[in-house]
Amino acid sequence: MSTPEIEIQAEMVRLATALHHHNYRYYALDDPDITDREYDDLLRRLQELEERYPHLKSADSPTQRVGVAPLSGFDQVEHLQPMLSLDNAFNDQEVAEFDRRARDRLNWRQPLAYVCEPKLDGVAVSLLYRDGSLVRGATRGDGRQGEDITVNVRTIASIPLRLQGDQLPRILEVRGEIYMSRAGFEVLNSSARDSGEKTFVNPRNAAAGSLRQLDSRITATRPLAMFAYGVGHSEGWQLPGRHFAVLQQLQHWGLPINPLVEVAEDLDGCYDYYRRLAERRDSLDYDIDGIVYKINDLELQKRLGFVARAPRWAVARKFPAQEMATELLDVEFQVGRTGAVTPVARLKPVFVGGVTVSNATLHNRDEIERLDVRIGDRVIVRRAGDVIPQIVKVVDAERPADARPIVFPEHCPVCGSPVESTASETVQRCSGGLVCAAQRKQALVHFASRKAMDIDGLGEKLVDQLVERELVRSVVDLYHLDRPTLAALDRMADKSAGNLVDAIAASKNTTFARFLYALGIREVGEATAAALAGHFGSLDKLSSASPDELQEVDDVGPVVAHFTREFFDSQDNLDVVSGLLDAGVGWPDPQPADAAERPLGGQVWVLTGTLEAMSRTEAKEKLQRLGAKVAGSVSAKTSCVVAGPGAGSKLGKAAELGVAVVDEDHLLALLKQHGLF
DNA sequence: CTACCTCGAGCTCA
DNA sequence: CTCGAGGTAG
Repeated sequence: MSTPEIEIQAEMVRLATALHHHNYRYYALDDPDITDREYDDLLRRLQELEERYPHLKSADSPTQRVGVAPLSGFDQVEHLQPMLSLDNAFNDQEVAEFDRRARDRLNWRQPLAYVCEPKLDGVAVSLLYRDGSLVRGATRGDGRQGEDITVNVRTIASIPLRLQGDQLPRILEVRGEIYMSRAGFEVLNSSARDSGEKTFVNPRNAAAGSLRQLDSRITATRPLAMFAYGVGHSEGWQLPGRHFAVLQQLQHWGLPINPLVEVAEDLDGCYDYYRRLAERRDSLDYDIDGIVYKINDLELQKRLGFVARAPRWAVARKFPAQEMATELLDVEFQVGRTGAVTPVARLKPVFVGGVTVSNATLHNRDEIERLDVRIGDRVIVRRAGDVIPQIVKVVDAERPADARPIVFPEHCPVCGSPVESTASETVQRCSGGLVCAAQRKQALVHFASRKAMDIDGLGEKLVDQLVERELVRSVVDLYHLDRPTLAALDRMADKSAGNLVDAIAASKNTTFARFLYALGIREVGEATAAALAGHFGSLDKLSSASPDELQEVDDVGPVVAHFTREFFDSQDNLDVVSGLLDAGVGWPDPQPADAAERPLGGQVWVLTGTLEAMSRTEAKEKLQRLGAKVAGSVSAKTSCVVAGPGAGSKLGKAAELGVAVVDEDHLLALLKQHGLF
């Protein structure tokens, strides 16, 4: 007779509790009370028991640190509270202005106290703890929705799987930054070099790349760490009155807090902190790109609230952007979708701000004159984080004798049409319009892009070929391409050609807003297109609207009205529009999303294997008409999998996740029921 | 903008 | 194995 399960379970709980505790001592307190060897022994013992008694394994077991079987993709998750970005300040004065605005708004005469902390250059993360257990980790995403990276986050040793202490909040959403230490980065890269694998270019990219692994067992081998810096949504605890006290509380629960965090009693303290940290920056074991100042008093934070995308109670003081000298090898002139001619500097590659810069925009003619830059010059290149690299100035003393002046072209480098400039703008434009191959290419790329007609598989390289071989002149021609024609292109064979033909056909079913955006009317972006489509409802009404009528739409001013009117006044454009409609491009009449019309609303379906009665594309369209989203891979979010003969791994994945699986007959019955078959 | 991960498909060579 | 495309992050 074996040991009663109840005793096994008791031992597993003891082991897990001990491991959580030792983790806490090690990572939160930096004061371990057992050796690494002893820790490993405990972990191994727990792993053995979990293997033998998998049903007794706890959801937040410390053994998950080694990773789990690969995912088929990351699910989207909604943040309990949006993850905002911060306003930037680049010098003391801008910090002072921030402080002034905050105090004016609060009517606050005394100095404000700020929590000062290093701004780590890593990847932002949201950690959700329910009753003390880590139940979810998510990336920032667009701030509202991010990706579910729970299994990867669980492998990060400094992130507690269970919070320590009693009286834990029912819900606690912790915000933090996941990063890779410089030492860890060096070790990782040198072992990658030894085994001939490719190395990462900087610690931030190494951290981001590690988190994007679908196989968390790989993530587990990466030296990642985290510092928590705040709380998003929380329930079931008494929030302290100061931000600094919140951080201390997080630390007591076992979350790692950066040891350099301090409270500054006033602005001078903030400036001082900045200078002290700037001095230590290079000797830290992690990259930072600035300081974050947060008003310490949470009541005041609450009163200040938020602007569109950032809190009014915090600001990021950025370190000066990094600069390096390099050589200007050449200047090329690129022509964009609207004909704008942009000079692009080709530089001798230089490593600055964590990446290799070999191109930089020179914006326009004025910028070239302002810099007085010549080809062959030694130039200073600046790059800060996500900021686009720029040429700051020329090193005059090092100008070579044979430096060549940059001649801004009078004629378009692509089509030879005259380049024109108008009084109202600094940019120069190619006047060729659709005569210009560069403008046509860009128009096609834009038309096919995801937010426009969403033609899967039609990228820049393919567009280049289509235009250069004169297979496509305007977007209308896309709809008359056939499989053999496409299959003759480079890197296209029968399979790809078929997929592209299907994707182009599928794009015919669109929405008015997407169609409008796809046309590429100047100044009409995604949001404006949606506003125009919503307001007018039909192409006829929109195309016949006067500028005044156009301006009745929210956020449409004289400029948008002018360009929209101008677009529909051109016979060439009207021909394109009618050509598209003739080719079968269309959209449903606007009607409120009626629940009865969307029986599969909110559901995610996946097609796998071969369908006999219709093509996959058709099935996809029909399911979408019923309101379902059709995804390419099975995840926990999947509502139903339609499996035809020859279905492969997706079926196994569905079984593993307990997702419903139906056959084609079932799908056909469903479609018949709604008159779609 | 640059870097990274993932996928499907084409190319190449055994 | 390599390429192109699509997607994500800062």
